Amino acid sequence: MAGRITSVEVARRAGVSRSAVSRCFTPGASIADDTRKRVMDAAKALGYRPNAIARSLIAGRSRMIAVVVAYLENQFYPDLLARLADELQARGYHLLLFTGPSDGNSDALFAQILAYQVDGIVLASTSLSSALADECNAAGIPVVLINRTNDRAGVSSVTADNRNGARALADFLLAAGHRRFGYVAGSAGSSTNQDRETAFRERLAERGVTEVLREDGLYSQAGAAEAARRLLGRADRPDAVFCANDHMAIAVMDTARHELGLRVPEDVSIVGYDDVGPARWPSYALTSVEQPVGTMVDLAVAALLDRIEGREAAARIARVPGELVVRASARRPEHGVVRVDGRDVWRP
Amino acid sequence: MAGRITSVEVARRAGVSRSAVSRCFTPGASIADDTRKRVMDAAKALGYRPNAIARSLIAGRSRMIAVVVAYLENQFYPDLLARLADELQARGYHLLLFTGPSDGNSDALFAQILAYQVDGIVLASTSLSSALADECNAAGIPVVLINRTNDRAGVSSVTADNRNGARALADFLLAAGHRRFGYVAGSAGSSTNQDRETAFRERLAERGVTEVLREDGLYSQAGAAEAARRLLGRADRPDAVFCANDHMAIAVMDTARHELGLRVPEDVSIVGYDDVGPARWPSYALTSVEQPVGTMVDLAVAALLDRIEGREAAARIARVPGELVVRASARRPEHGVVRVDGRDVWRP
DNA sequence: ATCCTCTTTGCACTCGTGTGCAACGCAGCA
DNA sequence: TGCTGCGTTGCACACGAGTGCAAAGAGGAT
Repeated sequence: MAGRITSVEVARRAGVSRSAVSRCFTPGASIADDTRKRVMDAAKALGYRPNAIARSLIAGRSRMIAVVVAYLENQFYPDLLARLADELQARGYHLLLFTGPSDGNSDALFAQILAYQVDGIVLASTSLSSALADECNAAGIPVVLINRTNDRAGVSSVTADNRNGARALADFLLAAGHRRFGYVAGSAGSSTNQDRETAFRERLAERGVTEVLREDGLYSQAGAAEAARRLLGRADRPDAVFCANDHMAIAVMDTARHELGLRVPEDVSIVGYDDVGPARWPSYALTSVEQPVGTMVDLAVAALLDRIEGREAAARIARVPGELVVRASARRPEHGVVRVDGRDVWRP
Repeated sequence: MAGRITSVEVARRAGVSRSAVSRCFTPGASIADDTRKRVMDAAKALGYRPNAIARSLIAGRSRMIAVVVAYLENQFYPDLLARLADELQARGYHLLLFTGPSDGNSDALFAQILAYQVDGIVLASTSLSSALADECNAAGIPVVLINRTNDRAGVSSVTADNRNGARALADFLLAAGHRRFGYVAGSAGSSTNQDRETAFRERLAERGVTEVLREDGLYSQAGAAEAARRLLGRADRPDAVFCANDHMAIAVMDTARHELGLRVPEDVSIVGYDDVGPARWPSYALTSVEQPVGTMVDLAVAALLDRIEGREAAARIARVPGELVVRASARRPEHGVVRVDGRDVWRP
């Protein structure tokens, strides 16, 4: 407000037409060097900035990407968000943030996203990923899911290689001599949770262990603490627990130690998934399969921008491998752990 | 793309003019009931959504708020961000996220923010808060700082009542019998850090303690761990350490316990500020002054929207009090701790 | 039946910028 | 000198919606 400067003022001051001003700010447009200089001088003197809103309107592209997240208390998501913002900013895009609706009403959210004419959408693990992804895809806006997949055609996704990660954890725990297993699950609808659980069970079954006790943690710490009480409070409690993510694993460890009086890993081994910051804190020293945030973001952004900018029309499904990082929250097998780049990792 | 539906199509299908369509989506506009119904039916049938970009252009207001954050690994900020997003969404605004530039170049950031014609700006603890705030304010865009203040006129801010919180911590530690104090500082330029440190020292001095050992933690966990090594490694180490925030306090606790072999709180009491999620985890049980995120966000949003929507032109400076929450990371005074709403708090 | 009032509607202009098209100027060449 | 061609420039239209103004219509009072 208060006298915004438009290209008209700049044009007048530089003694050229408004078109010339526009061309100065359009890469690749035809403009003489000295004209450009005159315009740029006038623009600087007046403090002119092209209006991105007007530009979006005419260009039909807003250079904004909608990002929908939930669970921001799980440190994996802030990390993801920070890298996403950096990466998009570096490529000249901007991040419109939406939080997953607590009221489960995706329609209002969808309407807002569409109204802003975003060029693409990143969905990071909200309970309504699938529905939203389908709607947006149907509306012709490129979508990429992070940390979720979706069977529908046309929707890109980037996840960790959850199946192989969970298999590695199974092997790791078996190698340490464990035989009684527990699993603390995330939300049942989450494909990531399903992949991790199924592969973990399958691998154990392949090696002769068919029973795995299961409790729901629902991706929350309160839920995980409850699960830990049920799982570890029983007489025939498991001696190894795989939690669907680190966020829950931390709550499970705290409950085991401070509430149930168990020693970790002497009484029970606990492993997680994600390798988030707190997993590295010495109080937890959580053994966990890393989910490489940087790589995942790079792939997601590439998949999205390749479609937006017309380089590739097809949806892309990426699965990113991660190391099993060995720390002190689980019994350590005698063989198979090697030191790489300052970390102990499982390489059987 | 692919045949976006505009108000023209809706108007044609409903057999009215484009103006009528516009008025249907403008609250308070004059429109007959049955016309509205015909238009709404047509809009629904075609899947029409008003284009927020075009609307912003003509209205001169984008209903977008730029939010600049850094330090997303400190859980306080994800919490803040989540509430901010919810609150803004609920009021019909949208959040354009920017991460503080690592290259210290605020000009590029400033240009991008201005280009998008945001209606307001929230600056949450970036190193360049002051410069950016002044520029935006000069450009006529309402600004509110969270967790920082700025002496300049015209800039609103919301902080905790850092001075009183720090004084309470001083009293609390003195009451527990401590006499040798250490302080792990945040970034020197941060007003929050200055307020906390100054008030802590002043209160101790009032009560006869003039020496406080000081180390820089720079708001990072690596920096705090280094500070802890220097501070607690010396022979005459302090027996009580106040860390400028919880994020650093956690690193200091871990370093003390797992690296230096100290017992907390028997050998050293550690207190922080913010009362973030991890402070409540039993492994830390950090005594800390809460920074009430919900209240702070509410005040910040109110201050911003009151200016944007013209209800109030003046900048507003808010200081929010918070409880000193007593847990197990610091020695507990014999008197003064009471139980309120399921928490132990310091009420001398 | 006439006049007045109030509601509803459409016309036309506006927001700030991108861009196709045609005109212009200048240089090079025959 | 006259023609061709290329690089520059301005005109005018477009993007999609909000809104003041005046005309049209409905309804009531006289």
